[in-house]
Amino acid sequence: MTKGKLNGFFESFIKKDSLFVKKKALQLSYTPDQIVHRDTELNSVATILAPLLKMEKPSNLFVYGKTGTGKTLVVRYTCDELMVSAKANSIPVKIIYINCKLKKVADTEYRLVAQLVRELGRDIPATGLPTDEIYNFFFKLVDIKEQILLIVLDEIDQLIKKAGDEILYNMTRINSELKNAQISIVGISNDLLFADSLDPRIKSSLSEEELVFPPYNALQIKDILLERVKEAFKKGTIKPGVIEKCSAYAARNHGDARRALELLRVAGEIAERANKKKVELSDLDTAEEKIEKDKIIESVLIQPKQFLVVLYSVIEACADTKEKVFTGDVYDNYIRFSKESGLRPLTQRRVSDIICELDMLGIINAKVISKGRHGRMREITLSIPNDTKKKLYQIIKDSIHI
DNA sequence: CGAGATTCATGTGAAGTATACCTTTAGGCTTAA
DNA sequence: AAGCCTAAAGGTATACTTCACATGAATCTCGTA
Repeated sequence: MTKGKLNGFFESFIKKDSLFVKKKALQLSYTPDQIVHRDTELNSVATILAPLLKMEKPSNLFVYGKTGTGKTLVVRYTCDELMVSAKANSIPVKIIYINCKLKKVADTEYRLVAQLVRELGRDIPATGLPTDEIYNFFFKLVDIKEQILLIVLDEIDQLIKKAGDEILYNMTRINSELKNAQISIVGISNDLLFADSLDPRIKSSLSEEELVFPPYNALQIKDILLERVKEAFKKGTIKPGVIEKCSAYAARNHGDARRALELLRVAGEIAERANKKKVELSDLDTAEEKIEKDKIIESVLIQPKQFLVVLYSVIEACADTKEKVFTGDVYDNYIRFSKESGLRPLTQRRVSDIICELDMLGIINAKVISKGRHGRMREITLSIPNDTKKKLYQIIKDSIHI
């Protein structure tokens, strides 16, 4: 390649002035200084957790609400503020935030406790130790001094679904074995019905306090967007109507503010890349598609190879017979493809489980049906748009070398 | 014609296996007194 | 003799396999109207 071929591109990239001032403000992890329309919730959480500052154990708290209703934001914000106060008055408080959804981080009991120990500043191997040994590490680290530990478990429903509710039982029991320190748990769940599936004993001890976050309405989302746009974008880079459309769209989607923010950010990026001076309405539509597609593709590509081959087989089978396919067809395809790509074929039993997990990820839709004399099987449909499907097909094809 | 038996193709639970990784421990080697 | 390194022993978590049994409606069977 000729040297300097891209130089011009980079130069103009630097010179090109951005639509954004502070893109960070639109990112999900960003905690703004001002939280709008969540005053009551903020107050409740603060009231419940405040005893922390007097070295009393706060009640365990359970927070419910659909995605993008500000649960994580409010809890994190409160925790940050608490830490500031605690530090100022040198109160021994430690807050650990863990997102249980992240695969390979906290989706089993062992991994969760290991992660807790890591947060306390000690490295723990990913495998090889007995689980109760890990608990011991945890005890020792927590109990070395008098302190209060607040454990925030985000998306806790995912963890319980995968690993059972014994974890929570153990967690609530820990306190009685600690001499110096005390532990409180804050659980955050997207699933409103989650608590019903818990063992009543666990439920009562874990959710001493409960808080439900209602969805935002369109007006509220608009306010939130305005607040963030002020920080993130340069003045006058948003055409009138864009924010309104964005918030209306999000309000339709169960008041999901997270989506609205993402939509706006991606729309901004698209406009910027197209060298536009302003974000237009049409950018929103493009952004919506792109987000949808990216989200699916991203969630698929972090899966293990075997999952990809199974999914590939599903797509292939769908292409043949249109729409509905059954386990048998998929498995036949799977055997073929796994051989072609040099992977050791898994048994039908395992593939069955993988199909089930793909279903849980929302990429496919698998329903067990009985066809009478013709047996029982899963009826599988792809739950992704057509062009996403094609792109995904291509990407998987490349990544598993078929 | 209809109630009950049969059947198919796979779902599903339990238990076992393979793999990768961990700590402990004992033995051998090196080093320094 | 003390200290360090290494390899074996004994243990665990996780992903997967094997085995065995469960499912549930279309289909078959057969007694009855």
